[in-house]
Amino acid sequence: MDKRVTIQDVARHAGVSITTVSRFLNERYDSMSEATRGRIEAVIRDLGYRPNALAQGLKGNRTKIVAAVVVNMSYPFCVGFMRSLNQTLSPAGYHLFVSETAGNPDRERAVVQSLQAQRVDAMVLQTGGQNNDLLAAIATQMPVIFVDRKYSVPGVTNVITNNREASEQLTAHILEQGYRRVLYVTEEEDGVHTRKERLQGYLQACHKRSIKPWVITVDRDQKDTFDVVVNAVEDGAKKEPIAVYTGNGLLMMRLYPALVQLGYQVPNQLGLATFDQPDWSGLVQPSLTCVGQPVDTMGALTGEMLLQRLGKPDETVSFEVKTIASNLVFGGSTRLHG
Amino acid sequence: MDKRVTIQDVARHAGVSITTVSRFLNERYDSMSEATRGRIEAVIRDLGYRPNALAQGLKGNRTKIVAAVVVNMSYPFCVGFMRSLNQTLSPAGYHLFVSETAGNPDRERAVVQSLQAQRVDAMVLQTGGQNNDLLAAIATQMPVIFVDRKYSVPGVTNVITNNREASEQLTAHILEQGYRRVLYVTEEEDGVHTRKERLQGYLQACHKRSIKPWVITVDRDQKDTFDVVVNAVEDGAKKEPIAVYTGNGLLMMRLYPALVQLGYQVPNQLGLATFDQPDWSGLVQPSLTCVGQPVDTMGALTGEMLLQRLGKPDETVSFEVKTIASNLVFGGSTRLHG
DNA sequence: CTGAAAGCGCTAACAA
DNA sequence: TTGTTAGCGCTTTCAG
Repeated sequence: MDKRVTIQDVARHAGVSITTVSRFLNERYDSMSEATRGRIEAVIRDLGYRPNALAQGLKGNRTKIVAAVVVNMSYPFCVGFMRSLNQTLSPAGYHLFVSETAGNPDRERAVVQSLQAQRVDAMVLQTGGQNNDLLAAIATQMPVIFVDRKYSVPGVTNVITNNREASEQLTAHILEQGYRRVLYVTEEEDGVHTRKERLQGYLQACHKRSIKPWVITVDRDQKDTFDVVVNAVEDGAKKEPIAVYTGNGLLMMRLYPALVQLGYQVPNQLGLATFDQPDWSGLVQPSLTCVGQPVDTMGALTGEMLLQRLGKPDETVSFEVKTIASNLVFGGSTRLHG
Repeated sequence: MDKRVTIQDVARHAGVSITTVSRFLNERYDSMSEATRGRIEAVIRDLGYRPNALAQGLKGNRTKIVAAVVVNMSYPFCVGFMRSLNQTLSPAGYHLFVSETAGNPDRERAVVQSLQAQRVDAMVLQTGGQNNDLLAAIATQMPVIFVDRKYSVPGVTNVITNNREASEQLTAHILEQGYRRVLYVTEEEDGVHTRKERLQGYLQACHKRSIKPWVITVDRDQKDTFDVVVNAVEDGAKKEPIAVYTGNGLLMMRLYPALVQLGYQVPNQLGLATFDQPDWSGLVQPSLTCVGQPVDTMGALTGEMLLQRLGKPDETVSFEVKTIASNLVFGGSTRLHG
């Protein structure tokens, strides 16, 4: 492994002090002669010198690193969000750390502490809410933003989508099409804000129309819990058109083949809809009614807020919630005629 | 923003020197008394002290950061790979940087140089091959691994899949089913190793069976180039069963709705297959024949190789290629009977 | 216009 | 068993 070029080397080759080189690096060109500037420039190019970000960070107390902590980076929400976040941060010279928690509070805590040790400049988390004490403390040291899931923590800003309203609108849409009942499929709430909100939206829509709610909770790790749904649909759709609405795209992905297998006609006997907008929603026939989350906007907004706060480090944010509306996509899978 | 706790603070509160605290941090417990150890432990816990990774890195010349540079992190290949990579690196205390190049050589160069300045401990790249000079230089300073795309650069290891063989096998499979011709849809080669290899596999399979190759090149940024494919299929499938085989999953995703729209029966009049295994391949009817890339294995292998090399920094690797076999999935979309 | 020197938080000889 | 000291590569007063 080669030795790396340092500011010392540059200074020596250019015949100046390291101070002057440092000035050059920080673009204080007016406090040096043309000749000096040119010489340093040339030496840096020749030597392929790049200032050591560690040393700069240690001195300046910043790293130009922003950390994103998500449950699972393969979830479409996370991928899209991180991309968009990265695209707004990257031009400003920030690097993106990505870590996964798998929804495990202990892992989350360990990850966060490790990021703290790395002296990241800011954190963005899709948290489970079990480490809010720790995160509140961290929020006094750097900008912290929660995305997707909302928790009231002092100093932490939330960037979320209108889960409840969108869910209510989607449910309302389905019912207005004439489906007699809507089966809502969700996962154990477990303190996850989105699950609660989406369920409540569904319940509210049912309530307003005096429709009896019908909810089944599944566990993605237990295949047989999905069978319960399939059996329920098989019975329920016999006598009248019903619809199945899943609380997230992964559930629909798991459920879809089995539901289609039942042989009911979609959308005339069986309506289908899901929260999230899976990339395949337009590929199946008929296309799937769904709720597209504004991940790009959320990522961009998060990035912009961070850049702003990183620009003026001494501003404290007490508590703020940014809600961005989801986008309902009415596909053929809920187009009931008759 | 609060002041952060330093090793100084811990030393003062514990009534010892910072050296002793440092020893504690590095688990050299045998060179201190039980009492001291206990006291330091308590102080660290009380103060919520975490050692500054920047300072440690500056001293030790390592950052515990591995950088992944990909074309687009939303590509299924990248997501899966990065997850798997992260899962093997994370337990060893490594953090993952993620950057995108959008396939732009200049951006790639800028990103790589910036990562170099950040003093990452290793780089994993899905490169376009235009910065191999720079990367060769970097490979003398740290482990560098190319994934997905192969380039011969001294000191750089390649982790790839058997694109050519898999492509040939897939094409052979389709032809053996009895489709008279296979239309191969690809993108401009542009020096991208995978595109070349997959095409060659296709050509070879055709050649062996004396079938005239039929290739159309599309551009994902130009919608009308896809129309060319659709028109060709419309004509071609009139008289005899043909198949369409796309060089990657994104192409099939774009093409699929339009092809289905044509009204030909899949698989009897029109066969469909793609490289990559899109998450929706099992959701459409009939299920899509495809080539699953071993992204998990590739990520894990890459991570393990890195950990090994990071463990013993002075070993030089001349040039190595690890090829991992893809997994062919024969779905209903190419099941031609008759 | 330029440089010397202190120090960011930590590690590792070298002493005691 | 513990402490003193010299840096790692950089930025920033403060003095010329």
